[in-house]
Amino acid sequence: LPELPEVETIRSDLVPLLTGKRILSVWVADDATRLLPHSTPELFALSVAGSTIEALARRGKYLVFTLSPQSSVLSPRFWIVHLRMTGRLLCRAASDPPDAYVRALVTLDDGHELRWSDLRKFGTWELADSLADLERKLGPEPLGDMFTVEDLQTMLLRRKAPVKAVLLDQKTLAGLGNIYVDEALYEAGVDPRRVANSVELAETTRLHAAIRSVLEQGVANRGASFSDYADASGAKGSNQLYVRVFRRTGKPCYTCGAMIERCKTGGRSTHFCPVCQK
DNA sequence: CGTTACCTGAAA
DNA sequence: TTTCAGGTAACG
Repeated sequence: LPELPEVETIRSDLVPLLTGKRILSVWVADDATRLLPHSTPELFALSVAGSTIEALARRGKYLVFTLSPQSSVLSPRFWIVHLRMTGRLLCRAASDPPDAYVRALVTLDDGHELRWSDLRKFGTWELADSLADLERKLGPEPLGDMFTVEDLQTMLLRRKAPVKAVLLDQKTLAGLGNIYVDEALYEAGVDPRRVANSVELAETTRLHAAIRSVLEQGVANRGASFSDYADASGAKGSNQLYVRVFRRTGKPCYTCGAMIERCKTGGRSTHFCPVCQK
């Protein structure tokens, strides 16, 4: 569900609610089998209880909580959250009505709690003393100054997979997923099935601008809620109303009127205009 | 490099 | 009953 714009919406909503708050306790359900791949509910709770949330950042599709240092030996600086397909981080008053599929709970010192809801149980929570491991698996931030046309061209020239598959690879760029890749390729007029190293500089230039613009639009519209995505208060985004190709199979292209087609590329459902995208 | 597995529920 | 879902890691 969540790609860069969705995760960024959650982050920016949570910052004023969580910064400076202390974690009192953590509960993890027995059936949250994959949530803590490198820990146990007991160890995790012991490690973060008593910490203060100093900051909340986003890196690609990851949320990164900076925790205050503790006197205890167990004192990781970072709590790294990935929502995968159906994860939600909901900030609620403890007295608010229950939410569906809540599999973990973080109690805060101001009467609020962070509820972790995850229908499909793919999401992960990890603790780390440094962000080096995270950085190793991620490319640049597509909305940052470090991401240039030249970077993108270099990354595309190195690969012979379909350009869509390369853009989905988080080592190429951190934060693009199936919605925004389809949207960016449409806006740039590039066929998603093209071999990446056949994309020419003029096309890469358009693609670079398109990636930024579709992500910025996504953030401005508070993310796309095609099915499961909800922000930290449980509300849906609106960007699903503004997409040009994603899940518009059989509908007319807004530019040329041709029918939007769907195919499989890089193992993912792919939407494109057969006329506008070359 | 492409395919599969991980889960659950909705839709075809 | 089968297929599909916005993600990623582990396969071959």
